[in-house]
Amino acid sequence: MTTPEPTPDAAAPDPADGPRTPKSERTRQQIVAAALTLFREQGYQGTTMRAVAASAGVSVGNAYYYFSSKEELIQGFYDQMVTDQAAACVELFAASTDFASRLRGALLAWLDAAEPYHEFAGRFFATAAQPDNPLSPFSQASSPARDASIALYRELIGGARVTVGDELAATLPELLWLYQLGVVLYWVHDSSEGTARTRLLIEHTVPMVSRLVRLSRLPVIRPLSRQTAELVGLLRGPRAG
Amino acid sequence: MTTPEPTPDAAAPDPADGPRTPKSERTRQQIVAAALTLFREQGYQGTTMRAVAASAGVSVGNAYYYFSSKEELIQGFYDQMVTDQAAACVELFAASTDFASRLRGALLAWLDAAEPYHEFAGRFFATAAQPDNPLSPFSQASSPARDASIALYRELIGGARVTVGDELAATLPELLWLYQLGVVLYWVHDSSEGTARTRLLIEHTVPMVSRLVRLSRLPVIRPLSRQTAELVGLLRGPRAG
DNA sequence: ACTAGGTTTCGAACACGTTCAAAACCTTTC
DNA sequence: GAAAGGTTTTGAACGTGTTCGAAACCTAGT
Repeated sequence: MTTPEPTPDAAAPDPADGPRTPKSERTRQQIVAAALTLFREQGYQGTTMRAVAASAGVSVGNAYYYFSSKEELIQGFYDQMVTDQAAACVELFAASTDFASRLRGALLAWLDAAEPYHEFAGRFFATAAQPDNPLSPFSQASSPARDASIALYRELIGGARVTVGDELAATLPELLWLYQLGVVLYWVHDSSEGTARTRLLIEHTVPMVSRLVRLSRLPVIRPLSRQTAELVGLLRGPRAG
Repeated sequence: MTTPEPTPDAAAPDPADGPRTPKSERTRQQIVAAALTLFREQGYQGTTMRAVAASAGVSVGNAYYYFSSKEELIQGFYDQMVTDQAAACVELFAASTDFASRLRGALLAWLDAAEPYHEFAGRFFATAAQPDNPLSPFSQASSPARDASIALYRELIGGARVTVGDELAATLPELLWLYQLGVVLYWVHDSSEGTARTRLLIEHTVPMVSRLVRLSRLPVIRPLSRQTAELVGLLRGPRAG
């Protein structure tokens, strides 16, 4: 891979990198816990940094010592999603080798993990959608989470009894991740009871995706598969000039 | 429809509805003009409401009398995009009946119209991505712009010499609009010289879309086409419970 | 001309995200 | 234990989006 990792700031005094002392780690946790609770109870906008700090028993300035902005407090939620989904998938992947079931399960697992935060997830993904924002799913900062997610999909495919065409094999995990991104985008806007519409979307699209994957080896479709793979490679990462 | 439209405030004294007096309309224009200029020069974040007001020669409070938030000042830009694109397409559609050319031209027209605002478009689309935001492309408030855009694509198809399968005919304009939304999303994140990567994306995907449309009538693909159309109908508008 | 009722304009005041210089605290070294 | 040097914590202060009550302005009716 030629990914131009730009030397990740070795000597940065950022307390976000790793826990220096146990105590500071505890403070950090208090703050993020207070924040997530308040976000759930009052929504993102309704929660002030003063309230977060007070609820965590620290000063405002201290909260900013650990998190450089209000938005950054959300990374905690973000990380949680990915790990929760992965955890749920371990069991799931052991239980079935059917591609569609695995895909469906993985998406539903994400949904379950995200449910409690639905209200403020809108605010989150919106700001995350900003190009320069470190929370953007495409950004350098969230590449660990992204890579983990893509790896999950690679495993999903690997353990399923489907034969993917050569052209698409390498790219499919990334494509499925993009597909998930689309589902999430829909979910964010979904205000139906129990996010029923998103579930509907999943129930309907999983078979379609599954069918597409199978079709991708068909002679008439093959050129499309190849072009798709090429494209993803070509455009990977719009932010890099 | 059971959409619980909460009686759209018939007697609302909102000056946004229509121009009451010529003078007030002039003031409104001054403000939006000043805002767009400053946005271009200083970026969105770099522009304060105080600066906008001062540059328009009015008070801060007055600016808020016309626009209920800083974000709302952006609707002007939004509207401009759609009309500019439509204008460019009149000529274009007269010139060619080839589906791919027309599609490519329409997308490039949008790109040209949007180019000067690329920097702050990120901020715009990000906040617009928020579910409850009136600037959201799915919201009630921007349904005129959306409908206009979809109509443009309907015309694009209508005047092209392609035969679209029955299952997809009614839904295709909406699908193309979604496709454009995807391109825009990519563009927003594209910081390459002259947004070259977005142009690359267009050059590569237009033939693919074109091919897909042609393939959609194939017996093996037909079920997929039908499912797609069904899905769009089923899920249209995630915000309505 | 004067008044009444609506529309438009004003700018001080407010709330909240964020910054910063100084203090408190902790660990290590002598 | 005292000093030195780093880490953590504090809260007052700042900038900016937004609100609000009051003033200025306009139009129509008498």
